[in-house]
Amino acid sequence: MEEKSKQILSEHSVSITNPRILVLEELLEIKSPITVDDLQKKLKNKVAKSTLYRVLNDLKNINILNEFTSPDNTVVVELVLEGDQHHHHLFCSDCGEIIDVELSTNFESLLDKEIKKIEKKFNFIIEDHRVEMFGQCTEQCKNCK
Amino acid sequence: MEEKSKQILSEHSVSITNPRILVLEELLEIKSPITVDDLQKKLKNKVAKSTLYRVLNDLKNINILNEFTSPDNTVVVELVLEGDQHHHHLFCSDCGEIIDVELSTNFESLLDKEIKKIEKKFNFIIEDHRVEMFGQCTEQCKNCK
DNA sequence: AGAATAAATGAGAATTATTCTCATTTTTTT
DNA sequence: AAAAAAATGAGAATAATTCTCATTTATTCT
Repeated sequence: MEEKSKQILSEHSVSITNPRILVLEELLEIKSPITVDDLQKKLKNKVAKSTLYRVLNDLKNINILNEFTSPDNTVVVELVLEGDQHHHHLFCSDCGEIIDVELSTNFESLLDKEIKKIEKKFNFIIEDHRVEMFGQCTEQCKNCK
Repeated sequence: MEEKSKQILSEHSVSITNPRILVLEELLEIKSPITVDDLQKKLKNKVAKSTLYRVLNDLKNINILNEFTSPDNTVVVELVLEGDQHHHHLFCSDCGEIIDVELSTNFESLLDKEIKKIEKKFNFIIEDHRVEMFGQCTEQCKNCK
């Protein structure tokens, strides 16, 4: 993972530093959305708080970090590398888990059509969209059991 | 609007107080999403900051306030009264405007079907969903001109 | 490789958004 | 109208994020 992290940084002409490698390694490892707070805990004593925020901003700037909020407005980040599948999110209000969800290609194309209509109607250029789903996991999920 | 506000509070068995009336009047008036900060400015000198947050929480508790975040993670609120049409949001990254958008009923029913698939696949009960769209208004919108 | 330059880091201070505390005021109940 | 309960205002406390600046690390230029 360290090699991969270095590669990512170099591909985006971002200088290769230890904190950046550590953050990337962690994000590559977990491979799913995580709150900044949880990420901070995982990197405890390895990366300063201020540096973590700076590194996250760096990753945002090179467009490989997706940032959004959970239903309780906590900031969540997730690494999105070029070539990664377009996906959406499912939030469990019981355990807080956030799951990556891919919708059918058929549905996505219908959504694109719907979005074209909205663009016309409101005279907008729409570059991106998100579908978020909220509910509860009924079975034991990672955190629930 | 004052009468309407009082009616809303009484219908939800929430005691009728001046700050609550003022906040509701303002939300009824603007009738579209607004950041807490902007709302605070509009109510300047009429409702204390701490009270505004409390009142917003009260409205959330009786399920007539929708709360979400803009792309820059600023908290946005919007009054949603029973009977109001289900809708989604379109965000302009130029001027920050947030527009209520209704999608076609046909599309919504396809989305519901897609969500049922997700429920099965992940063994979830999904209670709510949101479609968010991000882009720029190409014409003059409220704030742009 | 080594010196010079530029950029990034750590620690904590500053800032911002939100919640909390508590004495006072307002609303509701009786 | 009095008593009890609930809400408010002002500012303190807390939490999340950004900023500052002296030091360290990385990159560039011989």
